[in-house]
Amino acid sequence: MKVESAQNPDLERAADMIMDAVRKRRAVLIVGRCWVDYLGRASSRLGRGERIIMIKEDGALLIHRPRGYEPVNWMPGGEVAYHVEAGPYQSSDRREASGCSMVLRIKSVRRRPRETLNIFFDEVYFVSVLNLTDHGEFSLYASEEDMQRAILAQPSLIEDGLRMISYEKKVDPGFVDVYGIDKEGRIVVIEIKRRTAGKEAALQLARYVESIKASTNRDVRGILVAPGIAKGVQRLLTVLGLDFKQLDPKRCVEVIKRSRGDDLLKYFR
Amino acid sequence: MKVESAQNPDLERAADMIMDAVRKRRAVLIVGRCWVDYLGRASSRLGRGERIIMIKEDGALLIHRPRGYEPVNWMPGGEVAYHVEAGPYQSSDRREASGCSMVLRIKSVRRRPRETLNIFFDEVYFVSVLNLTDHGEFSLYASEEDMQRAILAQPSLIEDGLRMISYEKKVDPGFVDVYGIDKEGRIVVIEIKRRTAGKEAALQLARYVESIKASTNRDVRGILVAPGIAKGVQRLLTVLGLDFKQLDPKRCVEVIKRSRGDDLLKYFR
DNA sequence: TGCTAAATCTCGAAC
DNA sequence: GTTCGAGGTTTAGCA
Repeated sequence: MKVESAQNPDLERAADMIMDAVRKRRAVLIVGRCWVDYLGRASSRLGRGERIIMIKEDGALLIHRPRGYEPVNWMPGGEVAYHVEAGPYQSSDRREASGCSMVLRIKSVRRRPRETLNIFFDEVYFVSVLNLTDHGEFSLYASEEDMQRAILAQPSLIEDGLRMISYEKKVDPGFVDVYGIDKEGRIVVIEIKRRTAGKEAALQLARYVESIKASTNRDVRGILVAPGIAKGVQRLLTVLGLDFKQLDPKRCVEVIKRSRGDDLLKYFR
Repeated sequence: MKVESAQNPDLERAADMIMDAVRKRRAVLIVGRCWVDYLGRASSRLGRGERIIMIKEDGALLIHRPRGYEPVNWMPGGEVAYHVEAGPYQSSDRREASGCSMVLRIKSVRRRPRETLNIFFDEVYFVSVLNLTDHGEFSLYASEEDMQRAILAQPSLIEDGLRMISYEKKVDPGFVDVYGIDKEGRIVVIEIKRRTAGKEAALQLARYVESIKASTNRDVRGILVAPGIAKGVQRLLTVLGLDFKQLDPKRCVEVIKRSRGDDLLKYFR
């Protein structure tokens, strides 16, 4: 069975299912009325309400409210210890449980950083223990690295006559994404941004260029490569003596994938 | 009913439940075997596998693999449009569905930024439609703002004789967290970090101090306040002529909460 | 609406 | 182990 569920289990039954699932390293879904305390890198308190709790095979825990992308409380997976128990209400369960005599407690602890998450339920509407198999491959395209690869494979994306020399070369202030030699023989430093570049990108590139200039007698140019630049950044680039080259990440994907004839786009419209 | 579930529903039934839930703005949990395409700020592809899908009341969608804190694919809540349907396998459903003739499709689209998420199921193990009520209050303590408040309430946390003047005063390069006058009458600029401060914090503070110095004839000191400093930052501070004051965010919480006699810590050990 | 800084950021890679 | 940087970052606070 992929899924073992219980509707409106009593708190002991829910505790048994959850404990068992955590021990067997199975994912669990819990829907119930709970309140939550967190202490670790910060501290937080969440009043009573109905939420979805997900515990994953590696111990990762997520508490989701009915709205929003982010969990309200969580515990990252890895070295996490769990204590699950149902028992009579205690003073340490906080004053949230008004009329209830029984409480289900899930305590999740990790060290380094030391963090503790306490969840208290007075109602559990639903528990589901999952036995999932997932070996699917995940690929993310059009990353900054893909843009690098595309430029190295086809430097004319930037300008004619450009020859690439290296990439991600370390220099004093940080990293140069790509650099090469232009048709005039000048060193070209390229800073790549996958998204609209802001002034930070321009300033970073300026630092790179200065750093290279300090170690050579040759002319050094800086080119900011991005799908676009934020307002006012062109002026900053001009002041700094830098160039901008518009380049779409999706075009880079096409350059990389062209040989495969892989038309990813046809699945969308 | 808080929860309406179906075990191993056929794909049409699952589609009906999900469509209905989305229309009624109810949260849904889906467990099934699926593959996923995303196109928007980047592009991604996820091969077939068993996962947990959560759609929330505001349209937020999360696809969780059996491990890890983060969803593998997602759609933030807000202005998201959904199309849900079950139907015969089509070529646009990609080659993942090997032996299956029917496919359940969930398509999620948002504009600005334009993003499309396509989920294809060939098996649905479980669907649950939730009717949740959650008005619980969430409080996060020991934020940077809490540290500000604590210092303003009790400047001796930094040093004796310090008087606070203002906080979050805007200056040229960004913001001053807090500033005041020390017992020698010098202006004191305080940069607060809730976590171990790195060199960026020191450099930012140096910029603040320079900015203040430029607009006054008085002596100006800079103090970096944080629970700790990263290795090598003390040397940088010395070079820059800045001070460091160790301050624990939890102590700030105590200062703020003291009057209430609120002992948050007793719930943990 | 757009930008900036913080996050219990998480995650992975490099040192 | 620690540090550093990227992320489909998200989110909140403002100009």
